[in-house]
Amino acid sequence: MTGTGTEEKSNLADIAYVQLKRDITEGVFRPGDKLLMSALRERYDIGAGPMREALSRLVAERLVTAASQRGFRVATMSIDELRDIYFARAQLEALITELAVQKGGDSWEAGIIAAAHTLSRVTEIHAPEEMLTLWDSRHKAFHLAIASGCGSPKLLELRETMLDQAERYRQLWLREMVFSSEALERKREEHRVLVDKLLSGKSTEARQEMFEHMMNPIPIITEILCQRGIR
Amino acid sequence: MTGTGTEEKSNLADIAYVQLKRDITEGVFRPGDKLLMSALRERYDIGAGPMREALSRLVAERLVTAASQRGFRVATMSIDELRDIYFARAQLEALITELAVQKGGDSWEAGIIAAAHTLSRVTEIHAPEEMLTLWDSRHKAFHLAIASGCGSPKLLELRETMLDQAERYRQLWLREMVFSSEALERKREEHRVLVDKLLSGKSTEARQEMFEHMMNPIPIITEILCQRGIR
DNA sequence: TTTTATAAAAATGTAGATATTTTTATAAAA
DNA sequence: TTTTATAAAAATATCTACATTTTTATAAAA
Repeated sequence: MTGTGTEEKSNLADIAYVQLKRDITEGVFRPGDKLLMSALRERYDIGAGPMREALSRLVAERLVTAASQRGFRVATMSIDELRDIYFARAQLEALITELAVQKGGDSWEAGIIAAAHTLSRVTEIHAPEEMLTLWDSRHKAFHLAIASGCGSPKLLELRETMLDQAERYRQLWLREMVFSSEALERKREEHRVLVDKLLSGKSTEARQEMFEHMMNPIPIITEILCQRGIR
Repeated sequence: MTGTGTEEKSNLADIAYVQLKRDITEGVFRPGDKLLMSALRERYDIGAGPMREALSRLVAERLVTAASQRGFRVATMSIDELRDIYFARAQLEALITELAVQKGGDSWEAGIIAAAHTLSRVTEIHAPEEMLTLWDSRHKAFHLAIASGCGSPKLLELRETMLDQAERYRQLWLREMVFSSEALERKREEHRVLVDKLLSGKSTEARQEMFEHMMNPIPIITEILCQRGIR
C-alpha cells in the first residue's frame, strides 16, 4: 500500500453523497428543486440503490426532504429558517466558546493565534475565486481552532451539523464579504476583539462576543434573500 | 379517505428504520454486534436496497457504524461516550432552559405544571413494565414541555438528536430508577425544585438547576456499565 | 509460526419488474 | 365557454432478484 494510512475506501453511495451535498450547497440544485432519480443517476453515473442511500443521508442532515413515493427535493430556504439556524448556531458556538475559554490550555491559545495569523494573511494578492475559497477555509479553521478547546466531541459534532445546515446561507454572505474591503476590514477587527477576549480568560464576555459575531451576518443575508424573492 | 389527515405513507426503508432503531435501543442488537445483511433482510422481510437505506440513516444518527465493504455494526458504548453525551446534552438542555425561562409565557408555564402533575400521578398502581413505559413517556413529556418554550425549532432538533443518542444509556438508568421508591421520590423532589426555579423567572438559576439534574444519572449508569464489563 | 492459495461468505451494485403518482386527454356538467 | 370529473397514458419511485466485487475463513506450503 502507498499513501498515508488513512486510505478510506468508499462505495458509490459515499461518492454520490459527497458530490450531491456539494452540488446542493453550491447551488447547482436550487432550494425546492425536484431531485429526479433519472437525472441524478445520469449525473453521478450510478444505480438507483446507492443514489437513494446518498439521498437518505442528506435527508437525515436536513439538506434534502423526502416524501414517500414522491421522491426527493432540495430543502427550501427561508428567512425564518435563516434566523433560526443562525440563532441556534450562535447560541451553540457561544456555549462552546465559553467552555473552551474555561478549559484554556497553552496549545489551544497557540492554535488560535496561529490560525488568526494565517487568516490575516489572505489578501488581494490572489485571484478573486481563489481568494474566496482561501479566506473561507482559513476562516473556518480559525473558528474551529477556538471551538476545539471545549473538550467535548459531541458538542463539536453538533456544531458541525449546524455548520452544514448554515452552509447555503453562509455562501451568500461570503461573496458579499470577501469582495468588499471594508467588510473584510470590519471582520478583521471583530476577530481581533474576539481573540483578545478569548485570551483574557473572561469566559462570559468571550461567550457574549462570540454570540454577537455569529449573529452579525443575518441582516446581510436577509437582504440577499429578499432580492432573490425568497421570504 | 378515512383517518385523521396525518396519514403518512411509508416505504419499506422507513419501516425497517423505525424497527431497527427500536431493536437497537432496546438491546435486541447489542453494542458492537455485526449487523449481517442476510439476518436483517430475514428479520424485517425486506430487500438489501431498502435495508441499506435504513442503515445509512442510522449511521447518520450515530447509532450504527459503517465500514465500506465490511458492512454495518451497532455503535459501541463506553463510559467515555456516556460522559460526553450526557455532558453535551446537559449543556444543551440547560441552554434551552435558560432561553425558555427568559421567553416565558403563560401557556408555557401551564404546560409545565400540567406535565408535572401528570408525571406525579404515575405510581405503583401499575404493573411494573407498564409503569416503566408510562413514567418514561410522561417524564419525557415533562422535559419537552420545558424545552419547547425556547422558541427555536433548530435547538429542539439538536436536543432530539442528543436524546436519541443518549437513549441506550438512559434505558439502563430508567430501570434502576423506576423500580426504586427512594430514587423515584428523589427525582420527584428534583422536579419540584426545578419547576420552582422555572416559574420564578430566574433564568440563570434555572439553567444551573437543569444542568445538574441532567448530570445526576451519570454515576448510576457508570456503575451499571462497569458491572457489564463495558469500559 | 508465517505466508500464500483457495473456497466460502458477505457486501455492493445493476437491471428490470412492479406499484404509485402525475399528467394528459376526453367527456360531462355548469 | 369554462369548469369539473373520469379514464387512459406516461413518468416516476420503489423494490427484488441476480451478478459482481471484496472480505474473511480455511487449509496447504514455506
